[in-house]
This record gives sequence, structure tokens and C-alpha cells, in this order.
Amino acid sequence: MAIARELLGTVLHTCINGVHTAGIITETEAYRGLDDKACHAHGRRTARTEVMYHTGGVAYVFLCYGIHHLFNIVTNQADQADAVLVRAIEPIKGVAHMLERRNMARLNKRLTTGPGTVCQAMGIDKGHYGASLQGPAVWLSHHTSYASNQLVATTRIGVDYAGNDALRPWRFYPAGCPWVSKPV
DNA sequence: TAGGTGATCTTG
DNA sequence: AAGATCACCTAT
Repeated sequence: MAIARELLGTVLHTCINGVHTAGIITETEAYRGLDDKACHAHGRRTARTEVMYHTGGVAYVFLCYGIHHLFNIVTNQADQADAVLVRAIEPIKGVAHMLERRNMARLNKRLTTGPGTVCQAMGIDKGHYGASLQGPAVWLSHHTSYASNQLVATTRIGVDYAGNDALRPWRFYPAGCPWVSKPV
């Protein structure tokens, strides 16, 4: 949970086919393998979730609804299976390339607010499954830190199937930030 | 508000 | 081997 908060204000970079794009992470969700039914890895260690059981610092990417790739950062020690989903970014580099990838004409909030659109704009797909977050394709750099009283915590999106665990307030974003998929 | 889309997991 | 299930997005 702490890492999900610390990642807000961190810059996510990708370099794909020589194209460098980057954005400030503005919305995250935390998932915990051991006791969180909303986590894909909870009670399941399969080919798809295997990388979540690895030591943190790698990417967990999966395909959702047959269309959208979702990008997660594996965060804990081996066998804990914890991860943070990146749900939105504020684009800061390579905006023209992001617009092209998203097939959009003008910059607006919809470019990178939502986990599926973040991946599309940044060029992330299943080829990045298990990739190191220390480059060369994907990496992070520091930009801003937020005090905890600047952050909003809400329940996570789209996890109603998880029963009580759907109520955990493990979705975070900076208060007032416009680059958020669904403000409260 | 509903439908598209395909990998993954279960046998509903 | 087939069917259900999804951490979503876009357009009506």
C-alpha cells in the first residue's frame, strides 16, 4: 500500500522501437497476493500470475476483456505476489506518439486516464510481461512526492467479484488531480 | 447502457 | 473440448 502511494508522482518511461514516451503516474491501485481476493495471484500460481511471485521491480502485464493490456508493477519480496496497477498518467514526453498510438487528434484527458489507455499510449503490451523496470524498454524516475494528506484513497474499480476485499480503500490519487480515470 | 474481444481457467 | 469469466473502453 505504501508503494502504491509512493508511486504517485513518479515518472513512467518507455522506449519502444526508439520512441521515448513518459508520464507522471497519477492513479494507482494496490493488490496483495496473500489475503486479497481481488488479486489475480490470490490462491493461484499459474503461468499468467507467476511473475507476481517474483522479487519486485518487474512488470506484470495481462490482457483484459480481449482488448486492453493492463500494466502492473510487482512490488514485494519473492512469494508475496503483491503488485500495483497503474491506472492513469499525466503525459509529459512523446505526446505526439501517444496521440498516434491512441488514434486521437488532440490532447485531452482521455489520452491516458484508465489502465487500458495508459498501456496503449505508452506502447506497453504482453511483450513486456516480466520486463525489468530498470530499462531499457521500461523504467521509472523520480519527479514529485506527495504527503499522505494530499492523497485520496477510494475503493478499487471493477473488483466487485472479490466480496469483502472489494471494500478495501486501495486506490490512490492526488487530491484535485485532473488526470484520474474516475474522480469520486 | 450495452457490446466487442480473446487469453485463461474450470468444468458453472 | 467447450464454455464462463474477466483489474475496460467507446459509441449510441
